[in-house]
Amino acid sequence: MTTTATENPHRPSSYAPKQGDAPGLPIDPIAEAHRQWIAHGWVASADGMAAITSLMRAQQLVLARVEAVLRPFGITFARYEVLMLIYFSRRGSLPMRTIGSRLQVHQTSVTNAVDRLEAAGLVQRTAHPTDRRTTLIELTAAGRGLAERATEALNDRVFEHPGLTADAVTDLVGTLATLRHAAGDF
Amino acid sequence: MTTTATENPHRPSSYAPKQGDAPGLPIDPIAEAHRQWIAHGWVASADGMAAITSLMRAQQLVLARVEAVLRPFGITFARYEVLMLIYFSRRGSLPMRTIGSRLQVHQTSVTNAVDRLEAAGLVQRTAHPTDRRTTLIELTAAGRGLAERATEALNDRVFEHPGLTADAVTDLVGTLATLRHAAGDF
DNA sequence: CTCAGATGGTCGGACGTCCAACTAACGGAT
DNA sequence: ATCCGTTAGTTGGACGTCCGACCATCTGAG
Repeated sequence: MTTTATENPHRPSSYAPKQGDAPGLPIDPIAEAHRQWIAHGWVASADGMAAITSLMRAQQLVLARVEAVLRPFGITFARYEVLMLIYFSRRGSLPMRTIGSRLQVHQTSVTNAVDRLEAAGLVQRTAHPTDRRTTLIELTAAGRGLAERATEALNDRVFEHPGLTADAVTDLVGTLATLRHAAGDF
Repeated sequence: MTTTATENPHRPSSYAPKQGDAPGLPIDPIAEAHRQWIAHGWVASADGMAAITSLMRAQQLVLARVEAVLRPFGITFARYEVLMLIYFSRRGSLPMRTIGSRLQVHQTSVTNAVDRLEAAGLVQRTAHPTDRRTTLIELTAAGRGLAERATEALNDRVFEHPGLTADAVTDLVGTLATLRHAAGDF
């Protein structure tokens, strides 16, 4: 058929080795979008578009990798972050709203995560000694143990080999900190 | 833009936060987590942890900025990406499967997005001329117009001012491309 | 030609996120 | 002492993502 234009450039073959030259060389969809932006005269925004789109896609792929490691522990990355935040807290407990502001997520997301962590017996809601509005979250013994084992797994299988050189990692952290600061984080 | 140490990589602006006792305000939660990682002896994974956590948070903040611009148009970023993919296609239409693989999202996510776009009258499902399994998606006139207006808004209000220097943007795109490639994108 | 496996799409469910609206409690002002 | 604005947390709904399961169709082997 003559109707095979942009149709078929993708055949990643999940667990095939990615080194070596594929017959039809794969296209990076973001590089392609960047070309289109230029071609349409949107020159001033082409780089920014590429950066932001890259950020979205990279996050999605990295998150999938993290979730795969966490799955055997029965938690997600969102819940892992809550666990670690409490794990590191000086008093061993944190109010809901503090968790939300540290993680930069909506209060209702914290309620959701804590509901599931509590149902799994990993954290416990307790009363604030002086402010009856406030709910303090603390780890159970099971929660503390799981936090440590999950961290070990994540360190071994993701954080130690993020897929970048050490310099690139350091640069990335700095650049993203600038971006986060501009967007209102910390 | 290179940040050398692992301790205090960034002090970008002279913004003076109120140095008060309010819980968790002036400090960067990721820098704090990095400190904790070191303190617990997880030295080899501290930088990777910071990089990946930064990626998650930055994506979330940037996405919120993008969605805010898109909201008046009645679409989300996911649907915008679908629109633009078809907009740039040579024949003006793409199969569902191709959309999914280009955007690196699950088939069901494409079904979801196309359902909503079709309900809004922005795209149209049409039959593939030879393969009856395949559904082709094409833009309506309204969809094409909205894609152009939304792109103009995004270019003006986000992509032209991503919150980074031009050099940092270029660096970021390259670094994230490495990351994406390592994670199986393109 | 027939049939088994591969491929394209959809459906229902689980999860995390946000928003709007609500209840409960704190705290300052009158 | 009461009132009212603010704050902490929850509920219900919308949306995007993934997964498992399912049906329809295509393709290749016999």
